Amino acid sequence: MPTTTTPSADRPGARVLDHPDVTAIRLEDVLHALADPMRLRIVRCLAAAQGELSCAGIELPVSKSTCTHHYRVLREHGVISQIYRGTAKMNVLRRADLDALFPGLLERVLEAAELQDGRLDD
Amino acid sequence: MPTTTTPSADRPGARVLDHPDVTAIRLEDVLHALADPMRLRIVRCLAAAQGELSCAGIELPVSKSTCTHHYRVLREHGVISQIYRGTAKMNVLRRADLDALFPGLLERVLEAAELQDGRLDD
DNA sequence: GTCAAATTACGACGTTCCTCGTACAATGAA
DNA sequence: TTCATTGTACGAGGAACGTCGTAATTTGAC
Repeated sequence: MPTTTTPSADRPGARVLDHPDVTAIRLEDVLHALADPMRLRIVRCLAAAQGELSCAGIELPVSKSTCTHHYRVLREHGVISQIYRGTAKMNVLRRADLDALFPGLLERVLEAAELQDGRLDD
Repeated sequence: MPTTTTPSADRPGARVLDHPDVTAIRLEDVLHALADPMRLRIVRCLAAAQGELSCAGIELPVSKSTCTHHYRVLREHGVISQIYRGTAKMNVLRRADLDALFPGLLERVLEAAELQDGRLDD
């Protein structure tokens, strides 16, 4: 019988992933997670999607193993949560948790990213 | 005759440091700069100081060379500006520049750091 | 001119990071 | 069962990072 954790898997027997408890999320880690271009891109997509997105659902100019790596960093640092759904792995932003810990921070980062985009490609 | 740059040095002949132009400051770099505990500490001190502070004015549990390193990262990534004043080197947050590029971001980070502090040492 | 204070330059060391390719595992559909 | 899809594990390479100590530099004061 499988161990179940927080982001309750769809169906019993499903593979389950470790997520840091809300109280274990640290600001430095979140900033570090967001500081990478690929990861920031993922976070922006998830924010725009207003829901869950599979890993394959976000196009990135890096190999699959590298994608896996970045998603894991985001999860382990408390920025996203992931659950398996069939052969896919779905990703969601931990907006509520992040907002509770660092009010407004994520929103500002997303906004800043938008602004920078507009600024850079004129 | 000396080359002068943006943060005009106190007196002619003073050593001058390179600072990125406002338009060259990138979000990922700023986040990366803030993601290090020592650097976040420096930034918080500067924010609290409401003005300039010498490098020696901020106590850090690392060697002097490491301090130099961190201040340089902050400057090169556009977070602070530095000028020499006598034998000291003064540091100031580039609040206006950062706010113009990424409205509210710095404030939220500082606030988040405060909140986390309160939360961690109960 | 000498001296102390503040900071840097340089080189080094070990760690973490981002990236990849290949081989493997889990799932659902035919 | 077989197969295609999706993602992982593992190992590796190279770059960047955080840290240090020592020697050198700049400056202001004596």
